[in-house]
Amino acid sequence: MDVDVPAFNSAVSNGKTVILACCCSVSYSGRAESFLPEGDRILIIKSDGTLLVHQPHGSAAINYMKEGSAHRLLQNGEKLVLNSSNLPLKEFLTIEISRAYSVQILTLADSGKLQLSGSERDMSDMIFANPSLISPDFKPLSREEHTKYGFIDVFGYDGNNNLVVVECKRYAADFNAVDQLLRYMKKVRQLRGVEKVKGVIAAPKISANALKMLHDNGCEFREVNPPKYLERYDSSQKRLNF
Amino acid sequence: MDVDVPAFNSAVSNGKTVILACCCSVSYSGRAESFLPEGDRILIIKSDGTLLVHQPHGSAAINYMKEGSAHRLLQNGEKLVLNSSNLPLKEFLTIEISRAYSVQILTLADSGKLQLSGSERDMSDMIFANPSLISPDFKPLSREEHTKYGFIDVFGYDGNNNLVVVECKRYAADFNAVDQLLRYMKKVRQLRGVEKVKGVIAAPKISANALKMLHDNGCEFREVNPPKYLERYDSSQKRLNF
DNA sequence: GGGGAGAGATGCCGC
DNA sequence: GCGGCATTTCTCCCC
Repeated sequence: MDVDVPAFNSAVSNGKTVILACCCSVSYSGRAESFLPEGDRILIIKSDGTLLVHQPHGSAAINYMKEGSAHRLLQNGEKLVLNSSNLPLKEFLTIEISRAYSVQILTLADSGKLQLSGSERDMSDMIFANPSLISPDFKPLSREEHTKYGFIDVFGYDGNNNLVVVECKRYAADFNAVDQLLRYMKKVRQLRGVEKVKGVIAAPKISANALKMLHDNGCEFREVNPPKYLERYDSSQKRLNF
Repeated sequence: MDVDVPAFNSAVSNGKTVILACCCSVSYSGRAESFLPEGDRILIIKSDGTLLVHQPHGSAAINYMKEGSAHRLLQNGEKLVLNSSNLPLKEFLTIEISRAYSVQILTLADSGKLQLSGSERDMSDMIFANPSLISPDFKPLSREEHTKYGFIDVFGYDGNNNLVVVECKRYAADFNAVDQLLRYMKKVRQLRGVEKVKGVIAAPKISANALKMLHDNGCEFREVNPPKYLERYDSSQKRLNF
């Protein structure tokens, strides 16, 4: 099919959403560089200047340009060429289009915000409200501490007034999670001038290697699953437990 | 506009790519749970069963289902409902469509593989070939060591036969990068039974806090940029330097 | 705008 | 499949 080049550029300039299915190759230069040989793809240009190149498989875009990019479609002999640039980010992308399959120009309005349940923040809230998930004598002081101590998920005392640092992970805890916990513990020891600080990782599971590293450093693991409020509601048909 | 429901389902079943622009709300339940209120979105169902929900802004899909998911469109009174499920992953998604703007059914063929330059792997290759980027006396032994020593980017000796561990980052090095380096150094000390192991982070830049942590642990920073082969070629119009 | 960290991260590779 | 880790990560939040 033929593409109406002026109409395409006008739509992009006027903040419409444009979807183009085509056979194309893609060159990118910016933070890195890449070349994608010819094949069938879906191109999406959004009203905020985002460009996405999707192959007919996979979840992630194979090429893209970020919000605020400028785009211009040109006729170049037999082929169409879409040039995209983001000058502040020094990123450039060129798409050589050998065949166009379909074009859609849309005016879309959407101010919807995603409501999400089951995040790491929800886990730390749950632990703060139910400290026995960590230990019978755990007394939480704060959660999501974004101050001098770093980004500690839950922070408190045990029954002997020892400081306790809790790091939550909504998925399997790995080396990185243990590193984070140890780093926060070290900072707390330095800033509070105390020797004994307890460390706990709260997560649904932990890899065997990470668990060994955790125990080698005198820390503990507690199996905790991220709360799913909607699921609780659906399964019980009652009000939420917390 | 009206959607031909049987044709839609038939296209999805037969591995075609389907693009639907519509006003809809989205409910998800699986690894977490979410609800997205009504608004204009683009839905893409790919031949591998991937489903993407894109708002008219932003790079990332706001909701999605992974490869291998099953999809079925139903007429429910005035509304259309798209149910998606991935039984192995126990994930479920429901889209309530109040208005459809456009439908595209496409047969796409694409086997193109992305060629990328400027990755962390390219950095470690470059350092292996140009060890003076780390220091005049650096003698690299191996790169991308995926064995008992861990995933060390570049590993070698200095002029005094001290072991040297190099961790590369293609972007700004942060706390996480320093944690990784220290973890690898510790493992090398344990496994080789030596005390003195040098640590170097090679990256374009490093945050001030991470640099302090690096120096506090007796390690060093080397400013190294990821190689961009295409850019070199373009700017010099000669063959590559390495 | 940079720093720091989560994400329903995704994708890749190795075991 | 899991583990470990990079990513043109993206996104959010706070300074």
